[in-house]
Amino acid sequence: WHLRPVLAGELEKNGMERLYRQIELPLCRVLYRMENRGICIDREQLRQFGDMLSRRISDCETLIFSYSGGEFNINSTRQLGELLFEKLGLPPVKKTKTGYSTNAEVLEKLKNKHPIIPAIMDYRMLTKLKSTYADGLMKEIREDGRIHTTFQNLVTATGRLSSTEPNLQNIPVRTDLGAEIRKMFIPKPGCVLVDADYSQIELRVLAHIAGDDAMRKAFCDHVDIHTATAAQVFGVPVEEVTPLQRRHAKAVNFGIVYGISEFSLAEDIGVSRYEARAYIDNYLNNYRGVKEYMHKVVADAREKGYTETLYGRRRYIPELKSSNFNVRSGAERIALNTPIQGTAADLIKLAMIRVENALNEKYPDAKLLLQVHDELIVECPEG
DNA sequence: GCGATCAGCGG
DNA sequence: TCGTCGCTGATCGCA
Repeated sequence: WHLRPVLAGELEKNGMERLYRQIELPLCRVLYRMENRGICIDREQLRQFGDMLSRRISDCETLIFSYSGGEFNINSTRQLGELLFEKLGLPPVKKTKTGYSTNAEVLEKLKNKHPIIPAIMDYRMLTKLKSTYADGLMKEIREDGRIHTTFQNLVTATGRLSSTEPNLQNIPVRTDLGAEIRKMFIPKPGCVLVDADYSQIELRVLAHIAGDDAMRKAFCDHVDIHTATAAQVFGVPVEEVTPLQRRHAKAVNFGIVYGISEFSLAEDIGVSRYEARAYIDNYLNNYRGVKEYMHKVVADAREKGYTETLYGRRRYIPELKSSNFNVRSGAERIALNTPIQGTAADLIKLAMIRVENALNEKYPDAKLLLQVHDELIVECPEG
């Protein structure tokens, strides 16, 4: 209680009273309830899936050892690196601090050079699903047959939530086999799970706070934003955007939202650093509002020492004054990205409070269970 | 048992 | 040279 007046003063001084009283504090109760409710998982299905993975992992091991000419620990990056780049003489693509890199990107580049590589890629995928998800989730099932995560509201730099023990915000969905895990989260009898997600919330937030007319129009016209971006960037009509152009435009949008660099963008879409730079420049010349906003938000943050969201959540970024180019560039991306991602986080937190209250009021048997950054999962009675 | 390192999952 | 964040699991070297 000695701290209370000091911290209350800090809140007020920094203009975060409203953020605290209208969002963070009421959210605590919502998170507490969500954690207590937990979500049901099909234990038997999960067990069967784990057994299937075990069999496939075993087959994979046999195949890998037939190519390696002996057994070794495939999970050991050091042993794997020695096998691939010394014994088998494959060309090392990338190095880590301590040795050869053997990550997915490296394996992707080597996959046609030796039949052991695709087997290792399969092995990695299968063991990931088995250890982190099939086994990992099984350990977290409580007596009530449900999994109770813990939401952390104080660990991220942007204001997002995180989820631990277990992390229910990174359940696989992008691959078919991975998506099987997600299907094992089930409603309790007589209920259905309703999954409501925002469509492109970060880009909508960007369009709003940057006041970019072209981007706002794209959203108002309900056109696919990546296609619209491609049309802008490549100077073609929307109907003539190719799948490749859309993919590249999507990567640029992704880069803006997550604050990645032109190097990352180049890696992601497989073009040179200079082409990636050209994409970004082209993007900013078409979304002029975004370009102006970028300069303004970075200059503003450099001056004040922090950047902030629509609701006044701050992130201090002293690195903006660094003399190291990479450190400074990283800080500038953070200054741009934090208001976007952080405002989206503010908005969904506000939505959670309202959804929780509205459900309690009108549909008391419907329960908010999970939040995954831009989606809410509700368990509600059928019909 | 603990921390550092590498890897890979999601949004 | 340079590659979001937060989480978890496996390995490895250390105590």
